[in-house]
Amino acid sequence: MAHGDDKTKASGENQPIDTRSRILSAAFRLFRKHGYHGVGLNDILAAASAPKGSLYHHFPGGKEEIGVAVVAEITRGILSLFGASRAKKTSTVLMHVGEQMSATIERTNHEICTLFTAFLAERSASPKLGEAVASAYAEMTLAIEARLKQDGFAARAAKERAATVVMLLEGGAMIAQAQQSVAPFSLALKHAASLCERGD
Amino acid sequence: MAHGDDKTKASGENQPIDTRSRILSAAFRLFRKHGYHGVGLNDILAAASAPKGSLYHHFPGGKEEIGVAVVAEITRGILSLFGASRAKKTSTVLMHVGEQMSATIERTNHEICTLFTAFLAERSASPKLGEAVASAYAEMTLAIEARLKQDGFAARAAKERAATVVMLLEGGAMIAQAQQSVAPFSLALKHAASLCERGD
DNA sequence: TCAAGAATAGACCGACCGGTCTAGAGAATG
DNA sequence: CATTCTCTAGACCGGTCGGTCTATTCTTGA
Repeated sequence: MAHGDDKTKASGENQPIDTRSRILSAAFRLFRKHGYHGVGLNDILAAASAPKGSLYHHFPGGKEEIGVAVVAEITRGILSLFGASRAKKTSTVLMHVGEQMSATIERTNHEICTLFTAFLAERSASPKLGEAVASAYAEMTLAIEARLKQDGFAARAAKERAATVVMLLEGGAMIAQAQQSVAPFSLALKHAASLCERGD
Repeated sequence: MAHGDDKTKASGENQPIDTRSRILSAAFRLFRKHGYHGVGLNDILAAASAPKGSLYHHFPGGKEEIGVAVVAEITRGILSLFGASRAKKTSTVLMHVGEQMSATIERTNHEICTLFTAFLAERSASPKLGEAVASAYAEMTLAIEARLKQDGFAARAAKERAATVVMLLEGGAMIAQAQQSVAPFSLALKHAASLCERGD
């Protein structure tokens, strides 16, 4: 800790991205595609063009810590989408978030939402991972719930509808991946958005 | 093929279950809990009290064939639930199916629906598994869709609602597993059942 | 009783797993 | 320049993976 904590990006922050970030985004891509156990550290390292030493330097907790970090980053991204544009109606924001997800689904050849669910399966072997996913779901639900209350929904209705929306999105992404088509996700999204309208 | 095909259960079909069945149900339990990669052949073998030779005798295709067989069996079970009692309304049958699933979710300490989704993640490495899950979803959706049409829904509405129901159930089971509670699944089930009522 | 196939049994294999460890390159401090 | 610390680099490890292979036992029909 000789120098400050803005460190690493000291000399040139344009192209040669931080090794840590490279590892993280490589892990994200691979986990999304093959699940947790389906990806080896060597796969991540190869994709990130980094040696094993760097990995354990940046993530002393190893694979598990990488997984948790990936979940945290995804969650942060989604929450920021929901946090922005407070003025608009929730259903509008939801459609916007959904379109982003749809685009990702198509761009990644319908391989996207295995990540959370795959991590959930690790809960018994690696509690931290499972809990990271569980709290990610919880945070997202709470964010939607808060918006719905703000839109005028009663407390109970807001809670239930928020939960249903998350389930629909999750289930929709799953079926979309199975059918190799965004259509199911779009359907789920439409239904979810209508749930966020007053008077159903 | 010297003797007929009812074979194996020849001498006593009460307690000492067929080795193949033992392997299958052990695999089911373990896959459900730990996902596909999370379970080793040795785990399955130990749980089934069977040697490796038996496994490759009954499942020459190895782990992948076991996975496909498990998916097929689950699908068969669910479809038979939907097939039975054609007289009743779809929403009634759905509630019944859902209650069975709820019971399983509670009995297994909220570890149930990772199976399909975990297998889906194997699609790139093992297409057969992914396709088995994909067609399982498709079959279930078709079964519900057929019932809804029979209940008087228009073709398009039946198709969309059936798809939404499957998504809700899948998403609900996922969140239930994450929150370690059946409540989310029950909520999804309620919502799904109401989707199967005429006039929403 | 005996031959033949089904089924069981488990030693064994190379590949790969996640993780550890030592060594060196590079930048910042005195 | 020497020191110190961050970060990179990759050889290496024991363990486990899915899968193969060679017996041996059980069952069955002639």
